Parts: sequence; structure tokens; C-alpha cells
Amino acid sequence: MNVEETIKTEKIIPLKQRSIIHLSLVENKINEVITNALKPYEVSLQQFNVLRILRGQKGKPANLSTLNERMVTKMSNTTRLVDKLITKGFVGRETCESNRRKVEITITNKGKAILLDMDNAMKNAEDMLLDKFTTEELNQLNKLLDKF
Amino acid sequence: MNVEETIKTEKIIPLKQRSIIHLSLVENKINEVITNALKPYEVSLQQFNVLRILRGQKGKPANLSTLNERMVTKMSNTTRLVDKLITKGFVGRETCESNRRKVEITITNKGKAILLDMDNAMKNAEDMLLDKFTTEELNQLNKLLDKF
DNA sequence: CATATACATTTGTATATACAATTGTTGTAC
DNA sequence: GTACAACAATTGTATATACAAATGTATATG
Repeated sequence: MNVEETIKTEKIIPLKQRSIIHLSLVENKINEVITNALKPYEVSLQQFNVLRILRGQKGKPANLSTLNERMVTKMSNTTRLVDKLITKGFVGRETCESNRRKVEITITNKGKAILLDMDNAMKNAEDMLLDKFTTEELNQLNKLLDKF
Repeated sequence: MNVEETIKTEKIIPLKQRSIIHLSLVENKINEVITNALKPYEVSLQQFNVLRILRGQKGKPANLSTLNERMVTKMSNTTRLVDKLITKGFVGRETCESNRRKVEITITNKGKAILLDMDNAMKNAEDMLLDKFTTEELNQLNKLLDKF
């Protein structure tokens, strides 16, 4: 991906500004590819992340604060995100016995099953996005990103 | 920024998946910092980018397709984005004489003036985001991002 | 020149997200 | 035990964005 070509400019972009723009362009591409990969399952990237977090809980239910903490992109409104997953039958929700302010959110078997399919789609998307990278380069990239 | 800490997981994340997540987290941070930097001017990042493109035109008016081509994040609806900038008095719009299907969008003096202020705010934001990077490292980062 | 097609923008509508205010619950100080 | 603050989730509202359909304009074809 060439920055100047992508945003159709002939100007010389200062290095710092170029780096920021570059990261945004890459993120846009990532989002596009992943959103496409998830389209057949009719879940958004955010919803997919919630499912993944719930599976990571290994049966232990999660509440909204926990979900929010662990999400890659924090949302101001996790309630409605969960609402959508409930409608689809992928998660369940009930109020916590020990602390009735909290809710307990769990992934259903249907949710687990569809998540397995999505794993494959996601793996393909990742492979596609990163096919030009060696392991060495990915390590290098991660190291640089740590500086943020 | 530590990925595992940020999304509160103890698991080992596969390298490719970790790279994608890492990029998303970085982009989230960038967005947050920049959105904050632009808040005093009451323009969104998208609107700022339109203003910057228009300035780059050096007086030559732009039409919607041109704007869309050059935007970092492509939008499905540039009309309404421009609407908002017109309301604020930062840009002007009139239908093109030679081809009445097209519109001519230009930045106003008021728009240019405020853009100068925003330049400073943006430069600060960039410096803040990238303060841990050497020039060498930024070049390395850009080179890696080219692989996308 | 009448019709069809392509083009550029605008409008309509549904969904997504951000932010603020509200509701219900728990714990604590008096 | 009543009043108050802190907590967790939900609801309301405004704005943002995606996608599809509609409008108006220009160009090509017979």
C-alpha cells in the first residue's frame, strides 16, 4: 500500500503525519476485510469480539463491565450490543444472584457453534491481510507498535 | 502499549491475530487523541480532512468525487459532510458552470484561518502520539505498513 | 431529435455509536 | 432504619455512517 497513491497526492507528507495516516489507512483496510469475512454470519466485528470474550470465560459468566474492559474497541453502550446477540440466540443474559445490580452474560451452544465457523473466516482474513509478512517482520511490527 | 494488558487477557495470542489487534488498539488511541485535539474547533476528523484537501487544491475548486478519492477514510456520504462545513462557514459550494452535474467546493477565508489553528493542534497531537519514536523507527514502521 | 445509458450528487432510511440522564441496587454513616 | 453516596446497567437522544433509491445532467445511438 502506497500512501501518496492511495490518497492521490503528489505532495511530500512529513514523516510523523505520514505515519499516522499510514496507520489509519491500514486500519481501514483491516476493517474492510474483516467486516467482509464476518458478513455471512451477520455479526459485526464488535459482536464477534464479545462472543470471543465470552468463550474465553470458559463457562464463567461475564458482566457488562468485564466485557467492556476486554473489548478491543471500547463501546459506550455494551447493553445494546448484547441485545443484538441475544436476539440472534448467540448469548443469554440474566441478573446476578449475589449482586442484583450486575447481569450475567453467557455464550449459548448456538453461539459457540457459529463462533467456530467464524474462527476459520477470521483466520483466512488474517492470512490474507498479512500474507506479505514474515514472522520476523510481524515481530518487528509488534515491537514498534508497543511504543504507542 | 501492551496488548495483553490492554484487553485484560492472560492468554497467548497467536502472532498474526495479535498484530491485527495491536493495529486496532493503536488506531483507537490515535483517533481518541486526534478527536480530542480537534474538539475545541468543533470539527470531526473527517471534516478536518476535507478542509485539508481543499487547501491542497490551492484555489482550484474540488468536486465530491475528488474529495472522496483523497480522503483517508472514504465516506459513503460526502454531501452531508460538506453540508456541515458550509453551516460553519468553512467552505462554499456552487454548481459547476461547465458541467452542471458537478459541484465546486472551495475553502473560505474563515476555513483557512481556522485550519491554521488546527494545524498546530494536530502537530501537537502527532508529537504526543509519536514521542517515543526515533526517525529511524518511524521509517521502519512506514516500511512495514507498506506491506499491507 | 427521441431514447437510453452513464454520471454526479442528493435524499431517504436503517443502523451504529457517543454522551447524558435515569433506574435500580448495594454499602455505609449517622 | 433512614439518608446518602457509589455502583451497574439501561434508556433517551443526538449525531454519524452505510447502503439503496431517486434526482438532475450529460453523452451516445439509432
